[in-house]
Amino acid sequence: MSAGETEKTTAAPAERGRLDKRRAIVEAALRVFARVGYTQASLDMIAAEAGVAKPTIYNHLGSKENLFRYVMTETAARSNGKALEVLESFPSEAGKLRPGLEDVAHKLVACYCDEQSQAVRRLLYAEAVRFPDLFDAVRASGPDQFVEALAGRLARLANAGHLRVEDPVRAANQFIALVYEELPALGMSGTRPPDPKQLEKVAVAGVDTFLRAFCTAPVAPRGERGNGRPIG
Amino acid sequence: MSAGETEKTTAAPAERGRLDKRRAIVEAALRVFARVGYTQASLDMIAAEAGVAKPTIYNHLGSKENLFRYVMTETAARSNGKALEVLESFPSEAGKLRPGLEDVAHKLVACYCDEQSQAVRRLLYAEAVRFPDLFDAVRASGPDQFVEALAGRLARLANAGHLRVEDPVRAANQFIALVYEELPALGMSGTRPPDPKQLEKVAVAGVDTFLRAFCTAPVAPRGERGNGRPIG
Amino acid sequence: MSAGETEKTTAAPAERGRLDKRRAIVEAALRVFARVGYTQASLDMIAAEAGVAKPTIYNHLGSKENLFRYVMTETAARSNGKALEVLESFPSEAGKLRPGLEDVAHKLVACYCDEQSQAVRRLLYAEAVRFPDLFDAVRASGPDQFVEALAGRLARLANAGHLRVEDPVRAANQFIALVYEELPALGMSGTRPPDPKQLEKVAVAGVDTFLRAFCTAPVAPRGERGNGRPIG
Amino acid sequence: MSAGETEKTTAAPAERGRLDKRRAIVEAALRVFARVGYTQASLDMIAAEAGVAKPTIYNHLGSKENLFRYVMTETAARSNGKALEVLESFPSEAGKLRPGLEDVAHKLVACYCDEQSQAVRRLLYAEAVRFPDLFDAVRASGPDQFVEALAGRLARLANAGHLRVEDPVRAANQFIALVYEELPALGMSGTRPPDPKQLEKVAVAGVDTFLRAFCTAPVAPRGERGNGRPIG
DNA sequence: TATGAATGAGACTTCATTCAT
DNA sequence: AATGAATGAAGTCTCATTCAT
Repeated sequence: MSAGETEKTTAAPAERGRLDKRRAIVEAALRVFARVGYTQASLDMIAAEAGVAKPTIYNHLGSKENLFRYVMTETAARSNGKALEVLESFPSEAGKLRPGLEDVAHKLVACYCDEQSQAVRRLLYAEAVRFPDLFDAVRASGPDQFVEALAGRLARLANAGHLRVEDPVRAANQFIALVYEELPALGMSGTRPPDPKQLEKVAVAGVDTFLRAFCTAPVAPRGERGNGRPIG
Repeated sequence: MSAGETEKTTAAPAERGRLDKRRAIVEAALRVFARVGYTQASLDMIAAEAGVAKPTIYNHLGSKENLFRYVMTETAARSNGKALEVLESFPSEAGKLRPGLEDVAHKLVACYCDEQSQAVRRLLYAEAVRFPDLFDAVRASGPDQFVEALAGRLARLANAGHLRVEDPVRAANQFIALVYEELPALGMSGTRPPDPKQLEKVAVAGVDTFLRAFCTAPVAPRGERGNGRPIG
Repeated sequence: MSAGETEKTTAAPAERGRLDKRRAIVEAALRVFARVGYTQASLDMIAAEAGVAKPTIYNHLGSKENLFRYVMTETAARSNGKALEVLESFPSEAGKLRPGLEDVAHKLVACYCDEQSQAVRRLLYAEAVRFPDLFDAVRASGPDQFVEALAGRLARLANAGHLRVEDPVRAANQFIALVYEELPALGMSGTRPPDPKQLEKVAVAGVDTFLRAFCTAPVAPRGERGNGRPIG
Repeated sequence: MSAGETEKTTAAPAERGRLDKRRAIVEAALRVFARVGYTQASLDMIAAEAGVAKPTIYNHLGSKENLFRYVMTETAARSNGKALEVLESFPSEAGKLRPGLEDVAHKLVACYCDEQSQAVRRLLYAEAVRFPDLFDAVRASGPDQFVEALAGRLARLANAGHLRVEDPVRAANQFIALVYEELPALGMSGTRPPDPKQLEKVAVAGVDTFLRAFCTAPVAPRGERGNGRPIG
């Protein structure tokens, strides 16, 4: 997993080279798929980008379809891991509720906007008709897990009396919806990276609305948000 | 020879035939594109589905790309019109705020789940890399307009003192985000139609959260929602 | 044949219109064929250039192949007529032998370089494989007749003792060869019109060589050619 | 792997096979192009004639247009080389002027009538509109070079006092024109091979006229040509 | 007669995949 | 294990030609 190593490590050099080729293929494939889409991506492009011969791809990954599946699931898993790490910032004390949630929202948006994450999401939707099982599988191992984890955190806060949450899963989904809000509109096209300042505003506003709706303590009026007031 | 007539006149059968073919082509194209995607859709399929010869498609629409553009924009415009009609149900009196918004949310979700609407949205995202201009154009003439219209309605309610809305456009986006919530997860894959009951629940919960966050009057606790309480 | 007339002539207007269309088609076809060649020329182009509908071409000319044959033979006949007229300048007196031949050569080159003539010749060679009979027919009714006529003139001069010509047909062919010389190289590509000055030089030089070879009287050295010397 | 070897080595059979295929494609293409012309020639025909699959042509030559360009220039270069070899027969002594020139003329006509040479010339003219650059390139590297070489030989003879040549390039062009004379008429159609006897006569007569015009020594009358007279 | 519309056939080109080295 | 070469299948698009008005 630690990249950046040169050849002489524990593994036999031959095996090293083999693994390197495989990694080069997968990374090149993700780039090419992201750039031009599944159907438009030809194995010639991928082979060229990876610096290998076309049959080598078949030797390692079997077929174009299998290569796509592998690239998608592997990349999605990586993205998923990063998203789950975000929850480590989740606030446990009532006093840091708002800044904690804003931190989570901020990092979440950053995850969402990560180039690879965007690419996988776009490809997944794009090819949902051709690979419905892949769509479901990635969904189940990615966002669904995250929603569950987030719901757990919210439930804990509710139990502690800090939030008024009836259905934690629904609340988790709403939190995500509010935080992401119009992200698709801002940058889903995939070519343009979204404007970080707007993203920040959207995230903060999403947290604000969420707290207004769910916080048990009174929430400061909008204009005075973020100035260290004790509640929200 | 006399052009400029609308459909329900004594137009010559010939002209009827021409229009019929064109309509058949466009409708068949939408179906096929929705079914297998842009690249996978061949003009052979579309021609067969429309019951015309392949060159006839070129006579009418010029090229595959142009056909796609035409189908997308036309269908999106139709969907957009329906969405705007939904706003006619928007509540103007404080007393009907919650049922009115729920009505809007319900109809909105129905629009969103309309088969053609789903298909266009999916295709748009799927081909955002190949047709970025189309993505933007449809977005501008569709969702963006709707957000503006909704923001106007919310601003009016805020002026009347019924809602506490600082940024109407942001609030409109949040309303939509809350109401749609996890719709993509539920049915975006396009093959499976989403479960109407779940949709209804999501919409109602979304309205509830929205009112909690923005309503000036106190909002009843979640469990007692929908029982005719005067406010929210 | 006299063009440039307006509608009201002896023929019925209807018939006039019909003939006009036919003429328009044929002229447009020649232009289009000359511009892009036989295979590359589509009936759509020709119809557009002629300002008629495609089926009208079929009504008048039957098929693309027939249209081509008709255009070629008609245009070749016109070119041929012009070439034969050139021989009227042919010198009959010994005293005007050189200027007369130069005049003929000059006009001949002009004929050869006529846009339509070039086009027909090029198209004929280009499609010689597809239309060998057309190639032969045009050749027989055009150049062959001209060679015969020129051979007759040369024979007359020979009989009068002004030229030493054994085989008049061969001499005629050589005269033509010398006068045209490198015309193909200069402008046969068809796109570029040949440089008139060079053509003039080639023609004069060709006549000079011809006279050196065939004239019974001594011929002035090259440098003093064209200055009114009595012979050649 | 070691490239840069010529054919007759211990090259691996694989490499042999590759070169063989390429050669087969090019040769088949020339045959097919010559038979039916550029546009009418389909890659299916060429592939069948070469005994390879259609994509193999693309692997080697890239496109139909490129294949055509390659075939034309390669074949033209070969023809050009043969023509230049002809000049080795060019006479340097005055005593062998006529038989030497007749020899050159004879070989030149043979070159000109070579099947491949005819085909290239015909195709070049036929597609001059579509490939004007190809027309010019072949012309520049072929006939133009030959004219220059011939002009040089003539100039040498002129310097030695055997010919009266003012403009060697023009004289060279005239020599060629006289020798080829009506070759186009005789066989340019490409289907029929020209009659060798007629060709021989034309060539000899062309040389005769050339010598009459340019030889410094008196030239024997036509009827006695070819009987070993010392001059001309 | 003239035309808008429609079509069957066929061309060029690309691609995922396999074979032999 | 890796590759250069080859291929069968399929797709977009064009065109000459005909039908019905």
